[in-house]
Amino acid sequence: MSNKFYITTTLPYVNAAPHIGFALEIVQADVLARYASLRGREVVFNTGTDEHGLKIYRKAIEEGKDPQAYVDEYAAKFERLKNALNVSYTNFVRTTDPHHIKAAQDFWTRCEKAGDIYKKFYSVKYCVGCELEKTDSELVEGRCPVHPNLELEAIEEENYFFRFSKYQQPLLHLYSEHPDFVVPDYRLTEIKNFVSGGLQDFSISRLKEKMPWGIPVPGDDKHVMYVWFDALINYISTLGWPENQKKFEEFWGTAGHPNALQIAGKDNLRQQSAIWQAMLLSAGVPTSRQVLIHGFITSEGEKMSKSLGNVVDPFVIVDKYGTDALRYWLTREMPTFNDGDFTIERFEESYNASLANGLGNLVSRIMKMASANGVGLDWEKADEGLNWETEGYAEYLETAQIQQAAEIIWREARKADQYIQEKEPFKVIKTDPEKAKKDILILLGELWTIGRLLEPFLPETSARIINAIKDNHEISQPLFPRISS
RNA sequence: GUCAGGGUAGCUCAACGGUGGAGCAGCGCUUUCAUAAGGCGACGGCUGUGGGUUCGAAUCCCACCCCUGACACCA
Repeated sequence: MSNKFYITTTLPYVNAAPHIGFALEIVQADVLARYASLRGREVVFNTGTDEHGLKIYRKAIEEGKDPQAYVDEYAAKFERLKNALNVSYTNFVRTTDPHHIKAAQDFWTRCEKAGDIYKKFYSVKYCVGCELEKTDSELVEGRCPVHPNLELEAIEEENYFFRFSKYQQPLLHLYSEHPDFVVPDYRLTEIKNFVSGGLQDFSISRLKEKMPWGIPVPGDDKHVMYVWFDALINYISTLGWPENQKKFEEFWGTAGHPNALQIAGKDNLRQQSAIWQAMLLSAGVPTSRQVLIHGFITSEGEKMSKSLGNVVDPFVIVDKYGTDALRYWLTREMPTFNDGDFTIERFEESYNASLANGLGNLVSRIMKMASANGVGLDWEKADEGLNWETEGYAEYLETAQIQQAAEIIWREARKADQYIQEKEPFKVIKTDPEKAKKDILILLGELWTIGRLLEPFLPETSARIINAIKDNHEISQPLFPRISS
């Protein structure tokens, strides 16, 4: 295993406030990144913002702002997530960064040299009522759903196309060479089926006169790149590609030793595991090592939507319950790869059961017994007895089974509660203090393990536990105050 | 419509050919170190429906019903 660890989230598009779905993605990535770092690997953890394209351009114009000023505001909002969720990303790339723009143009030139970019007339459907171009998926029975009485017009436009079709076999080869290229496996099956069904070339540019908010196509000032062609390139531009080849290869990897881990939602499966990989192959850049696909968070059993009024705002949850409470829910309650449902009732229920009554209370009772009886752990040596393999914890995190790994920690906490009940050191201390102190020491060691294993998941809580053990003080403020209803 | 995944205790899920399990919630008993927390226990399921294979099926096969996702230019 390489000593360098690279993980990247997808870049959220900045036309709306940060969504809880993205909070899930970035927290999952954070758990894996923090774990890698704990185990001594050098980590690049990348995230950022996707800032080009028609939707942003329109929104900026609507608000009477310069597009750059508009995206500056939004990029700042996304950086607030770093504090709210306590995520440890090392790189924050904005697709309007000059270096990214240069890298995207360089990438384009390489694909062009490979013979994979060509010009073609392309017919777009246009609704005169909306004054907008429409894609097939937006149409209902071949008509604009807003103006079903109007005929759609066909507009011919010359665009640059990417020769995606050329990469059908190379992609299928990639998937069969690396059966864990996409995790979970049923997502790999899904993408295999898609690619096997045949690939069509697609448009990767827009006419500048219609939509100027994009990266200029090298050598043709009439076109800008279509937004996601440029956005995907952030995963490598963030590493200093193409200038900094050394750092790039260390973290991104090489053709023989791919090292890049990507994480994305199920709606991004195709972009990440097929389109982006084909682009890399075209430009002669190594492919990723693995793409992790997570599910969606529903709310009250429904898709979140403004009209239903069931949108869960991560900032609101954090303000009310705390950062680690949300991180707990996202990592232990939420299935790592499948959809999960959020309701405030169940959130509070699991908070009380596992954080207040479970973990928090356990820390209080052990620290009280330890400090009251002067039993301290030789913490400088405590890590020697720390077993990362506890119940498969390390194995789970190395295979991104985040929920399973979290489960181990709470199982250990339960065992500690049972141990207290069985040994009753609080009672035995009156009759056989030596024996009781021995048990309290064992409990402190177990609490140390719990605190350490907790670090990737709930970094702040982990630090509070570790510090309490180091200073041997009782817990004055509960780690997680119980929520009473 | 086609393809994929799924329908198991009130809820979230595990068992994937051999006597249906866990956590949470609710119920009973119980300890006092602790955040009125902890521990123990009982209750709780014709495993979507109907057939079939088998000594034996939640587990394999067929049909049907229901849910979810994908079926390309949405970022």
